[in-house]
Amino acid sequence: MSELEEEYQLEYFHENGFSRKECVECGGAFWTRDESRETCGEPPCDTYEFIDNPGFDEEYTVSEMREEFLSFFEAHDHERIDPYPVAANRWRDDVLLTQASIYDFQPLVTSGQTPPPANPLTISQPCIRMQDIDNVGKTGRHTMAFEMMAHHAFNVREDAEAEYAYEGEVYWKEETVAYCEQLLEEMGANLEEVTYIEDPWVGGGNAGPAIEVIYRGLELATLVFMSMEQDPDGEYLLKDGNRYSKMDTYIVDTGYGLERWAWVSQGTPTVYESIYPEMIAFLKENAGLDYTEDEEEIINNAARLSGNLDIDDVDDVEAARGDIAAELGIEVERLRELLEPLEAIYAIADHCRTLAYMLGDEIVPSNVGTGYLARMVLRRTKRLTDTVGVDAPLDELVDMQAERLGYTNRDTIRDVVRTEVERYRETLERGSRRVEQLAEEYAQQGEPIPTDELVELYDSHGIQPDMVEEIATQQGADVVIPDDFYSLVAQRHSDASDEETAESATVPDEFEKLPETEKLYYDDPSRLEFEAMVLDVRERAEGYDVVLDQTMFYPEGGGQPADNGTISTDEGTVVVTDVQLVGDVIVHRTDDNPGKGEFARGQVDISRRHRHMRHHTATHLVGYAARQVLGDHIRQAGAQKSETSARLDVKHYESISHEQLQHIELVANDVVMENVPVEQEWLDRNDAEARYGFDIYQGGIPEGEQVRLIHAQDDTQACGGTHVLRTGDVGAIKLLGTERIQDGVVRLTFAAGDAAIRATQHTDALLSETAETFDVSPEEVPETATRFFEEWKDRGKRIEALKEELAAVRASGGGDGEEIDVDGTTAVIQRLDGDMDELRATANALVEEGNVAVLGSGADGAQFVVAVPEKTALDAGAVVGELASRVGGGGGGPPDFAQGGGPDADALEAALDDVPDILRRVLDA
RNA sequence: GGGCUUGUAGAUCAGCGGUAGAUCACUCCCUUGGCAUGGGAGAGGCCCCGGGUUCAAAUCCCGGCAAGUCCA
Repeated sequence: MSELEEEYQLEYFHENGFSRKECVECGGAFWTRDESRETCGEPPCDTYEFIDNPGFDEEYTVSEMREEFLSFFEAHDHERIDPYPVAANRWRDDVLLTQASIYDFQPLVTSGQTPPPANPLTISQPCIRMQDIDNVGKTGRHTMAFEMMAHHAFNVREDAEAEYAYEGEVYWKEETVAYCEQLLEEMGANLEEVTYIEDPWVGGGNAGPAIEVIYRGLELATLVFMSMEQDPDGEYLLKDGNRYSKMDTYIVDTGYGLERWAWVSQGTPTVYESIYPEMIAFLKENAGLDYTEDEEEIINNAARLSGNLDIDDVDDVEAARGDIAAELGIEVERLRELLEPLEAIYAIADHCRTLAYMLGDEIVPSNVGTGYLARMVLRRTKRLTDTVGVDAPLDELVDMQAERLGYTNRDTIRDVVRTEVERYRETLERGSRRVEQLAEEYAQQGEPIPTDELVELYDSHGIQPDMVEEIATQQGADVVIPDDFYSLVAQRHSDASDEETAESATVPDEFEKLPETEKLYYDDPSRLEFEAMVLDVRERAEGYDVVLDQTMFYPEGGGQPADNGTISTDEGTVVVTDVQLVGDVIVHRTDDNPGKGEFARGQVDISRRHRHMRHHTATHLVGYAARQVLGDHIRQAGAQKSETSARLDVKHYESISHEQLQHIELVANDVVMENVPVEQEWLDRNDAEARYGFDIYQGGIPEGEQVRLIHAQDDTQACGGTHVLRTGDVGAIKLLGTERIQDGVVRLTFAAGDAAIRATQHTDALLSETAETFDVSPEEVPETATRFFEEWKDRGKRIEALKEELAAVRASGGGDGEEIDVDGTTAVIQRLDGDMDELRATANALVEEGNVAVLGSGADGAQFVVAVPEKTALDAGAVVGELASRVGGGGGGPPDFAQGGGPDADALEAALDDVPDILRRVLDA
């Protein structure tokens, strides 16, 4: 039925008495040894047959099972490979987390650009799939963290071998299925019960035939034969609606679920009990979950029943709950009561394992990237432990898993969990204060809290709607959480339409046919003169692009700017202003045409290059020092060098203090003073990774089979930049400052060599200038500044007080103000050219004595204050409005105290003269 | 990488164009044998920073800094 049907006609099946059948339930094609079999074996067509009925000869824990698997394939000529980090963004930038073993080899190995670390190989790769997060604990079989055991073989068609980094065929479908059967047989599985379902695989632009291996209702493995790529003209139309064609490479990509193999060997009611039985026991006891024998039986039966149902997500669980309760002859509510705490405990165990993997691989919780995912999981776990009543600290729970998984950085993990829990506590505290306030407000109005507010609380303040409900209920406010709450949140985000970022203009491939430029700058970075042939010259809008057969000019890359300099021929000298790497060709931008085919001498601008080299080496040293001071999780998030300074962005979970900054500076300069050699080394990529780990890719992941490593002291990084020969050549490193770029990323700015001296001189100058202004020595500046600031504040207060006094004197002394009678009250009309504060104070003092005050000032434009005692029915605002309009401005305020003004100070006197009229008019109005 | 929210007294927050406020904490006085407490008085603010709009900005607009949060 599938396009790939013939792909499944394996000799192995035919020789071993298999027959191909179509499932009477779902219609899917499958292979089986059992002549009488009619169904494919996978739920819902069949049911779980292994619960309380283990499928293998012996029971295995996950670590025993992992060892069985790996040693089986080792015994069959596969090399065992250490697992990669779960943070897949360490070696690829298209995904955040490792979700399958093949992720380890994408994209460079699968595309054939880089050889695999071994061929064939076997591995047990920890994976995290966040998609399943809601199902965990509830379905009995979903986990967020799991290990994908696998064996891989990388093959290439013989006629195309030359273009790829591996050669020939290692093995393909026949052997893959044979290995699977052999392994199952060794474990003691009954091969009669195993079915192989034809299920073509499509994903990420690749595709191929694939086989699901089902045993007693459980999918134990998927055997994928990746051999096609998306191609609009391809001959195969696959299930995703796209066309595909065969590739030159074909890769065996298998996935054996470690946890499922352990599960089937143990036959426990859920997969969780077979993965971490001791943790579940601990959590149950800690949460005070204690079941009678009857209850225990209900739980086990419910697990068995739900295993037999087609449950793929939480909604199904809820729907199935009623059926299960009915079958067990108990109330749904009773069942829910029994199961929910247990489900939470399963989820906690799984989430803690997920966190152990993430934090163990040095992911730092933050609000971006993998850090955000870690934070999400942690907070979710914390909520679960709180609701189910587990009172053990979260760091202890995560540590239990970290210990089981053999991580050595357990102290750091606990530290990170503790600070993160504390952070969450603060967020919740802030949040609940906010909710309480809102709830009170809406409770008073007798209205429910609107959905807008709920979305706002969640989106901007991280408060879950159910938490709002809990708090609001206490305050007597109603809350209705809409079913589509999370899609409302999503809507809020999609409003700002995702603009397509224009791809950077692709460089014309006109240089493609030119030979690779020989890079002389790696040979001896101190040499700056060279000879070369001018291979090609292109005229550009501004200047010329020049290609040489070899060059010492460093092209922009790795955060290091391009070299400048000159290229000379017998005809003359041209100036190089920019250098770029286009494919394998280095292109020099010049101000004039040196002449194609000419023999040329290149001269690199020495001081510019040297500054770049010092800053580049300094960047490595600062990164190294930051790692020493702040912890092993420090990882580069970006870097940029220039002649005068450099900056290094690193991942860190808090702002860097001034003390830490100084400490980093000292450590970095220690390495400078030790004057150790800075060595470069070209190494096979897989060797480099094996020896130094993925941390060498601080500045990004280079292409190619070989990587260039830069060693300085204990620091090793893959780097294409130019470096000084010894750390002492950096001269000195001055850290200029630190700022937080975003949560989880801190920027360190620094200068090296003469730039460091200049930077120091600059701050020195600032200090002496300040000292001069204060007329004190630099040592006394901080103290003096403090004193001045204090005195300045005191004087402000003193002036305030004096203005009050002055106002009182003015008001009581009669002054030179004009007094008229308005409706039985005395109105004082006076001009005093003070600021607004004085006017206000004087007006207040006049009102104190029972007078109406109409004051004008010409100190800054024209300003008025009108104040009226309580008993007088005169609208001060109206008076001020009238006055202000005469000086070209406006004004207003409460009826007893109004202020206003305008720019036209010349009209002030005339306006004041009219006050009696205005007062009478306003009073009559 | 993008969105949203918030920066006001030591702490928690109100005020949202028109005289900077509340509660707790703090200081002093009174009540008491002492404590819990009660009564009274007081001190404490570059309203995050820099621009702009306005007669007038803590308040509105723009930029920066700092913090929080949701998403990819």
